[in-house]
Amino acid sequence: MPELPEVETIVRGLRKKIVGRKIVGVWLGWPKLVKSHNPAEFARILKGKKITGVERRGKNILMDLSAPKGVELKLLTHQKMTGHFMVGKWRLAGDKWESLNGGHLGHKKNSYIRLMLTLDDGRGLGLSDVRKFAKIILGERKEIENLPELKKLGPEPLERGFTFSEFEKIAKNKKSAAKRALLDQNFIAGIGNIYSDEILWLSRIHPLQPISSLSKERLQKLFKAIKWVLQKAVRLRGSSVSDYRDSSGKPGSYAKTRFVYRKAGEPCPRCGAKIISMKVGARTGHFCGKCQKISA
DNA sequence: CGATTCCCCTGATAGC
DNA sequence: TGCTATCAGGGGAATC
Repeated sequence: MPELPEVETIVRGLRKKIVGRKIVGVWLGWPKLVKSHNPAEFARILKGKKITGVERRGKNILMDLSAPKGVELKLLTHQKMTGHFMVGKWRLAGDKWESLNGGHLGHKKNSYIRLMLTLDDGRGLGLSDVRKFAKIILGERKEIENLPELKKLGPEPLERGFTFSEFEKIAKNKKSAAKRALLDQNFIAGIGNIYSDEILWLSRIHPLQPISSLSKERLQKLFKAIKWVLQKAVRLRGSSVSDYRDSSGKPGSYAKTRFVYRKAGEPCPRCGAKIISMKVGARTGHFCGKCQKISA
């Protein structure tokens, strides 16, 4: 499940591999993936365009496209749960793409490639997505930048401009419980279920603790934990708890040293008490019942 | 306004 | 063995 660190890792990989490349072919195996155009239009527009940049905003990937005399376009991708881009050499075998360099998750054939953009260097940019939750929107630069899914996003937690005073301001006005707030993309962008559990454990905050009730001192701890956990995860190239892989097919290593995520029943790395799992809204949260207590 | 539920999907796993 | 039920989960929309 790509969150900020996984998306950042993919974006950095893509920047090296595909910026400057021209799209020469478009194969769309799951038409519903593209929300903005029908498959024929989508392919017609993309063909011949040059990829001039790749950026991340929250968990979204934005690719800049330009044609010799055309308007500048942007391609927005949200990978949701199981989506990830893979760059490599590919061969179409029937209706399945076969990787010619390494395969994917132990299989040579990747049955889950939903989109393949073939590039002018003979490689291909594939989007693999088991559960078909990913989405793509293509449009003019301004149009994409003004989409509510980007406009409404909260601050980028790893940016220098995201300071404690800004965090304090938004946290004081936030009514919801800590776990819910961290998962809210319009509160802070990029945090998902893995890192919200990890951040709360590190700052010793109970998932249901109302965030606005935290003292300045505890809010500072939380703020530091957000930066620390996300930075560490970016350094370790993300978490591969299930099927996340980077754009070269390599797993991330954060999961090996994680504290609590999906560790119900195991001892807390800090105090040894059993880690508990609990539903928080529609998500499963994991935390230590002993060192993450709700306070008044 | 916030909280909850449904929906989109498929693979893994548990239960029979 | 093989079937079915359940769950996982990002996030937007509809609903309470």
